Amino acid sequence: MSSLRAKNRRPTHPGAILREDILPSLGITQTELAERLSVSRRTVSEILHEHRPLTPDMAIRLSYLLDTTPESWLNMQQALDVWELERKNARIYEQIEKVA
Amino acid sequence: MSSLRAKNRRPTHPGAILREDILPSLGITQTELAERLSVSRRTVSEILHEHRPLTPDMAIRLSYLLDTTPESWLNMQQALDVWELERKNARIYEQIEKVA
DNA sequence: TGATTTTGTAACTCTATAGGTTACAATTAG
DNA sequence: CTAATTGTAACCTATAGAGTTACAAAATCA
Repeated sequence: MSSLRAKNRRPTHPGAILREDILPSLGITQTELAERLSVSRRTVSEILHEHRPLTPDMAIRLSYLLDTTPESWLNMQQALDVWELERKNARIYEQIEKVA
Repeated sequence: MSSLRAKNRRPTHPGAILREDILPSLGITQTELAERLSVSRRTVSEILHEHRPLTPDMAIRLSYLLDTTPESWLNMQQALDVWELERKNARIYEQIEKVA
């Protein structure tokens, strides 16, 4: 499994979808998006630039605004979290031996 | 979506699976599980008792030990996170109006 | 039953990080 | 050109995951 799992491509950050698809189609500014979600402008900006993870709280807020599921956002973030962690701690994880 | 999403049952904590299925079938102690995963005994104990979330790091460790996917663990935790947050911040989220 | 192992959890500490506010320069739009 | 928008630094706070040590309770087993 470990070997199959080792994907090469970094999973897409959910902020990219927000930046490239959602925001343009909504035709609103980041500032307005932040206001509608009741979060700071900075929080939106950092997620759009992939400088911060899209948290469960943000996923739920987006789900209310956009009529999506929180999971659709969180699954993307989760894939990214795993991808990054597996690389960062590869040495440690490799030491764990499978059990019967 | 919000209405359909409002599930009544609290999603199963991944620690319950570990406690009820995995550990018994492995026939090892918590202490030994902790050692094999290279985490503290306390970390294992708190997860088994559902006092702490199963983090991405733990999910990856388990995936190496048990030959599962990290996602299988994380999806359970994610469902729980969303369930709890939606309840805790219901008032706030309800204020967010859907966009066209 | 008596000794040993295992477990649950409190107390304390350390570290990381999400998120807010303010501010300001740079960029973009009207 | 002027106003709006954006990216980000600096600073601050709150929260939480995880380790270590310690100890009593519970379970195991010889």
